[in-house]
Amino acid sequence: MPRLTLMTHVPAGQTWRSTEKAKTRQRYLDEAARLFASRGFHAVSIDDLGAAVGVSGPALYRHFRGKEAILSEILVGVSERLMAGLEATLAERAEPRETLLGLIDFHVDFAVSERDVIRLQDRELASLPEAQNRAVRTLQRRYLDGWVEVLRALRPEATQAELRVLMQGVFGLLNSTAHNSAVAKGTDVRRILADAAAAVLLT
Amino acid sequence: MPRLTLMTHVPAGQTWRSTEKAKTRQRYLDEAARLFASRGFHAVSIDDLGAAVGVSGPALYRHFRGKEAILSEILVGVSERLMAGLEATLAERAEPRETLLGLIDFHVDFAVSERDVIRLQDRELASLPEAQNRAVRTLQRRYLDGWVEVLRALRPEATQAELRVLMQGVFGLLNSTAHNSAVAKGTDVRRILADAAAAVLLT
DNA sequence: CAGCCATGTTATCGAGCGCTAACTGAAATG
DNA sequence: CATTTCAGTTAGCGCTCGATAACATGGCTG
Repeated sequence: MPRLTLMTHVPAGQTWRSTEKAKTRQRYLDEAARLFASRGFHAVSIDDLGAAVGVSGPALYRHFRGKEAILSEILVGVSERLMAGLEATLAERAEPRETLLGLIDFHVDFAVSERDVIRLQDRELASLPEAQNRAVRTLQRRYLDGWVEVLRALRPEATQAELRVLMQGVFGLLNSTAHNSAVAKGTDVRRILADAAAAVLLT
Repeated sequence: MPRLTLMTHVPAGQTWRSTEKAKTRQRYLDEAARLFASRGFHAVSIDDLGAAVGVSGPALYRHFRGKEAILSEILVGVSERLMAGLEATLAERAEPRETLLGLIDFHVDFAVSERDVIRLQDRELASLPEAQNRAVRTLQRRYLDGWVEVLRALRPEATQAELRVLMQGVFGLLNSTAHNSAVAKGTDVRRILADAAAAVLLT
């Protein structure tokens, strides 16, 4: 998209073209998440991606090493942001019950506001090559174990394996919003899911 | 696989070949569920399917109209079996709380013993053509609404939309077992998930 | 402002896919 | 026992895909 006027403000240290490129790159990531989530990774072609972004086909290779690299960046990105949320909540050093409520709020907010990437995280893991697959799984496991560690304080009698199964279940509950396509507006999905998760973990 | 001896007992009204064919067909369905669940529908070729069954490639077309027809049969099949379980439980005409506990037990048994097909049901829905996609979604919705109807008696103040969101969440919880790859043996996954679901629905 | 460089374009390649065609051999049939 | 049926085989067609090559054009740089 060529520039038509010279009125655009260019941030210090960055050229107009570099900011345009960054925008295009981000649009690739957003559109890819949307398309991958609705059709599946293998059912989306690079021509589809280009069309969604507004360029055509192979322009992708000016921004990513390949189609797989986009998926990889999406999945690693969401895992890292979840980890960041976990650590931010843990850093508040509240008591276990409060911490869990904080984690639930954070996760349900994330799941509701970014349904596509949440859905991709477990659905398209197998589409990644071995190396990045392991990286994502490691991050996911660290995230889960962070929750388990908090939960441990409330259920000292449960084994680590039992708590992991329970937490995996709670994630399934919280992430379920990624599956319901249309919900009658006015329905407070966040509250319903957060209350249900709290009922499982805090009773 | 040609017959080597004549000692095989052939059930009345069926030829030896027809029973062999039925067995092969079932192996296709089983192996396809396993492969589709682990790699994704589009990442499994008909040669892969043939190799898993013990025949090669295009032999598939002696049993199914195509690769898609296998996925379709799997997904419609699981939805119908879930519906059958729902109706069997409802037919006992117990009170709401008992009915819900029965539904939870049925569903968690199903999810634990048939992880692959459960996983496929929401992961590969988009891989079906429009017609069968609609058929599966309709069955899934009837299943969900069956639960909702029972739950309604216990929560008369909640709206239909709220109960649907809640139930979708509980299914996410119960189906989460399809995602944990390895669980320390001796861990009673069924009980953990069933208790958690009961905590959500019956408190 | 002249030369460079980056972000696009279109054309094309090689590989793998689902599926069909033509054929084979053993079971089923009467 | 002669004939038909049918679950399997291999060869190959047509198509789509991801990726690359060669080229175009307009912003960036000295």
